[in-house]
Amino acid sequence: MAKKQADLLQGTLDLQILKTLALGEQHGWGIAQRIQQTSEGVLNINQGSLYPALYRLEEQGWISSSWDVSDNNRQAKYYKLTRTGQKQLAEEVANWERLSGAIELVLQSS
Amino acid sequence: MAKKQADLLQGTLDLQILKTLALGEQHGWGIAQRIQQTSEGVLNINQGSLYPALYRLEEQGWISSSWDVSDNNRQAKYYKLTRTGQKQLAEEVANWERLSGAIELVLQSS
DNA sequence: GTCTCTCCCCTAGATGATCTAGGAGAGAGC
DNA sequence: GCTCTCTCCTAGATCATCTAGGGGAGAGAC
Repeated sequence: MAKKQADLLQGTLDLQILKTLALGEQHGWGIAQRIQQTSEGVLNINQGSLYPALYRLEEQGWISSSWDVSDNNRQAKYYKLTRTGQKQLAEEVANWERLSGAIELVLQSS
Repeated sequence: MAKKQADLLQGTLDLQILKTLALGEQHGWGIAQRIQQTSEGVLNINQGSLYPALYRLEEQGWISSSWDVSDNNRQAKYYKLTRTGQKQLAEEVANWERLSGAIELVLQSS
């Protein structure tokens, strides 16, 4: 059985979402699209992962939501980063750098 | 509740173990020590994660084991990378580079 | 005016790696 | 004999993610 994407990088979804929202308000569908684009198609977010994650992040107070109308004239739930969310993002970015750096060290060891 | 290390990089443990064994035979305890050293103390492997992982990797045929005596004169189960394990390692390294690169793209987007 | 397509939301249940929180044997040094 | 460190191991819980759905509502085609 081939590994799934998230089996390898489980735990980075929150980071991706927070970062994406730092660029501006988005609705769930839009977040997934934007991540896919900026990652050049490598990161494909499953809706079954996305919505629970959004819920979780809102619960934590890192993002907040409001209903509005999308560019395509449809009802959409727009999320944006809160103050706390910005701090959280900074923390998660730092953590990512620390850990991915550590993995690189291991991979380069000989 | 602060995030645990592996919550952020779940799925990289196999990679770390395979890479470590690519440098030479090691027993479980030694693998954990070596990873901690090469990662400059950042990566601390929990024994409750390590042994299940070793079992899993052996099941897959990526590593093989044999009992021997350690430097400290104790019985220890030495693991080494198999042929298939080397291929798997190459694959996981490539995958890691692909995904961590994608995350970087997302983090650098604006 | 109805069909289909795309946009957009959501959920229940299963999966599976990892963590918690232990237990245990056996050299070595005192 | 006591304690320390080395070394192995496991059962059960946790929790993010995946699978595999469901549904409503514009918009364009015919």
